[in-house]
Amino acid sequence: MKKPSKDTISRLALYLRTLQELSKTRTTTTISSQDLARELTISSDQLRRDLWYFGQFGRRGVGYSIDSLKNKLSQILGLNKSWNVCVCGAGNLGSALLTYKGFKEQNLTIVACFDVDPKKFDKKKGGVTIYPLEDMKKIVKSLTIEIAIIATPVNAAQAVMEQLTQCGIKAILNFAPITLAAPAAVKLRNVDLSTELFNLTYFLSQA
Amino acid sequence: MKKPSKDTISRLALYLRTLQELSKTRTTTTISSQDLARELTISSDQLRRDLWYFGQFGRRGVGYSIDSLKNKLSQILGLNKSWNVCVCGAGNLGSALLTYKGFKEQNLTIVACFDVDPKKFDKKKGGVTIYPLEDMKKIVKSLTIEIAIIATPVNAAQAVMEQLTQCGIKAILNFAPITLAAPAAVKLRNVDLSTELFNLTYFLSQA
DNA sequence: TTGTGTGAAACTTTTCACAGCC
DNA sequence: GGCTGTGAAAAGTTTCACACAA
Repeated sequence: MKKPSKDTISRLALYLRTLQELSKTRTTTTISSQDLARELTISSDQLRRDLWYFGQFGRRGVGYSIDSLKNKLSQILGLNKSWNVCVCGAGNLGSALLTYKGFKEQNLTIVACFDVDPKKFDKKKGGVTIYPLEDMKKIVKSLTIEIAIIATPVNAAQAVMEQLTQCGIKAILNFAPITLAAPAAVKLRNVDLSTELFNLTYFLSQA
Repeated sequence: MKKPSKDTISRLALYLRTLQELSKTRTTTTISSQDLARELTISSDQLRRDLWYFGQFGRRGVGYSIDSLKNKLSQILGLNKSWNVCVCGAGNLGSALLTYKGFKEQNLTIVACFDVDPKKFDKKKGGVTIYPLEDMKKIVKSLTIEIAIIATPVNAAQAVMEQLTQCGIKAILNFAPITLAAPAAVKLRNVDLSTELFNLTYFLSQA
């Protein structure tokens, strides 16, 4: 069996989100690949191919059971267990993440925030305590944190990333607009707001 | 000549960001595709191929002039002119975006914010005035806004998107975790924080 | 008849490899 | 010798199309 691409995994996450949304309003308990794909403006072929990497979840002539597909996708994405997340950087973006709804219902819980500013220590934002960076190792261990979000200024990001990996963190979501050098064993994903906007300015100047 | 993929455009944005960073510290005025690619942990082949779609910018045996490549990339991405951006939704995420540094130096300026909450009207955040949604058409026209960011709750996002397109907005960056239905002439990009994290939980459960 | 699962074809993107200029 | 620009090969992804199960 071949292994799925990064894009396939991103789409699985979208399928799950859409199913969760649909199951609130839908009366039927099943859905066809075509109906689900239409919600996402992709082809039903692609949806079926994405699922194909992981097994057979539907019934010919019928479609997919919404509940069972939701469960299966959750399991594939590792969401059948809960994950503790920390945020590094309690600035505007970091603070917004601390109060962001919609993580918790996905089995993702932000349990700690780290910052360098002593004025913020032991304060809470969105119910999450802000700790000094020095306490990272201790807190990561005691709260069993496995995922980190970097929301620091650019100049601090690389050092924070190294500190995180020394604490044994294997998965990092980076919002700082800089290319970080991470060990191969660490999964690093980047979200760069300027870069996202550049795709739009490119499009606008073409048209 | 063939046309570049979406991924190529995203990488061009990264090349530009990296060159801007490098030009602060570098003493040489030129850089080879290999040196620049190493910064981004991609292959030099890919970098050269990405540029190939747009012309010939380097000199054999020498490399690329950092300044001239920066200029050329800016031009390709449409950043040789400045763009006015609005943010819809003055919640935590929206507010963080209003104060986000690093747009301005890229010729992107957030010039307005829209919200439904009358308590916020006419207040300023990060130097940006918050207007009622009803004033969108007027403000978009008078401030010549061409790009919008949606940072509203899920249930408001589709309506706001429609209002934006009615105002003539052709490029939208959406942070609400929902698949929006946009007219074909509108370029819509999505940033979904949960989905980004799901890629990480998938990776962690594989390992 | 409906709609999945999946080989095979078509298309896209990346990598290879090298001619040609500095 | 160093490094770009670019055809051609390789690898990867999407779409087609249809056998087969409900």
